[in-house]
Amino acid sequence: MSYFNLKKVSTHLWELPKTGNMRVPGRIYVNDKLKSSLFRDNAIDQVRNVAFLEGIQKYSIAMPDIHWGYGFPIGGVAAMDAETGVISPGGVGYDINCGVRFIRTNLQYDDIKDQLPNLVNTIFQNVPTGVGSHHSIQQLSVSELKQVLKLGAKWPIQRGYGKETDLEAIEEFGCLKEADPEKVSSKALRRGSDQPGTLGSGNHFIEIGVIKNVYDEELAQKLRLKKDQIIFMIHTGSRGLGHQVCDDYVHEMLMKIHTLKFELPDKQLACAYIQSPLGKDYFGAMACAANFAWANRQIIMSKVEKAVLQALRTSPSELGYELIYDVCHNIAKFEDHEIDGKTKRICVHRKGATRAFGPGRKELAERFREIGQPVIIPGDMGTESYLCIGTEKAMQETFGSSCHGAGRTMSRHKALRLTNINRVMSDMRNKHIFVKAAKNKTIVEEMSDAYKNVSDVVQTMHEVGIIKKIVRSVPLGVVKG
DNA sequence: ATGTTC
Repeated sequence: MSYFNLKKVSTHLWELPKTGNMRVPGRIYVNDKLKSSLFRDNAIDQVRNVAFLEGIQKYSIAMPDIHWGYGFPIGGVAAMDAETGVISPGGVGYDINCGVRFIRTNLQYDDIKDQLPNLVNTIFQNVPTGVGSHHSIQQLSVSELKQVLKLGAKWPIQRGYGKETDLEAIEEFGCLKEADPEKVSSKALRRGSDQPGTLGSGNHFIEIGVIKNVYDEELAQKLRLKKDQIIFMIHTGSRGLGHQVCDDYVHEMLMKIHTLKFELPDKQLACAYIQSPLGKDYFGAMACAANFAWANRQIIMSKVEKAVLQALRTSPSELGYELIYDVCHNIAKFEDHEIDGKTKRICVHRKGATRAFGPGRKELAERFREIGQPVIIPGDMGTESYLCIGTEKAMQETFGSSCHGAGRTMSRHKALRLTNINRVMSDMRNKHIFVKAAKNKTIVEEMSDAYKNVSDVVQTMHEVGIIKKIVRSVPLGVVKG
């Protein structure tokens, strides 16, 4: 059976056969409901193009939320041999370490249902949002900013934003130690100096949600989650600093594109050998941007807690505000994986894809080593989100990776053409979701209809066995940029 | 995603 040139491998898994200069086949996870959305853009061509890259292992992988991105598709995973392979800024994306954190509380829906506008407005007043948002904390000197880039989430914790144990619930404990601030341009540093603790724009958000369904009682209990509980999610990345790092290295690599010993099917796949000076410089700078993003989410999390305490006139012990997990979904990392029966060091590019490590991985903090890594998969601002857990199957099939969200199905431009602020706001009111944003335009661009159905995306990966669903939450209040 | 065209 085939669909266009895709061959069915098993339930929800399709293979793009290896042709021409592809080094490996493509593999696409998608269920029947989402299959047609695959052909709305040229993302499958991008899955094929990525397979041309030197050092790529096993497959060029695409998740069900795949859509077109710069060079590499968003919703893609590409693992390169750490010795012979290449690293590419396009395989990480412009928003380096864009990611999500999921926070539990002791609150029940009834505790806050009359306070929603107050809660959302107080958060909005305390966290700068929107393009160019700045001055959440004091402007940092170059040397202070370099400390942020070295320390990641630890930097704000040392200054009273959150607590030391938060680090155990962050991928890499909130810090890539390879970070080298000397590889970050002065322009990138300038853009980052006043942006720690700011939300940004686009699909970034702060959400107040309530847990509606529990799929796995035992795991939910271990994570201190239950039905009707109020949770918070924070989705943001490395702001102007990460964007500038990506821009700088895309240009640098384009200038040295002739030094590659193979032909690129697309200039947007500009890359460098991982072991070359340029490849190492990019990784050192990317790690800085990743650390900046973790510091950013840490500061915002703490500011949201303060806002909630203020709005509800409650105490920290009553609130029980605690980080469940923080995932990145735009990053490259060095990891050991079993390939053809041997353990091999690879550089895993996850772009619009979440790490989903199963039980036993040494990278996980002790409290997650037995159960596996929590995987946070938010929907669009009008729909549900899922907290899941990684599995052994993810380790075998996808280098320990899963989907990252709903995935756009419509361009921002098209969304603006098709609807308007009044219609989107009335849709949100009908769903009883209170929204506050820096700009109306962002709300229109982010309307639910511009996204795939996140439940279909998550269900695909759940049924394949790459992740296991734990709980589903729905939004009550949303802050956007 | 982004001082949304250095």
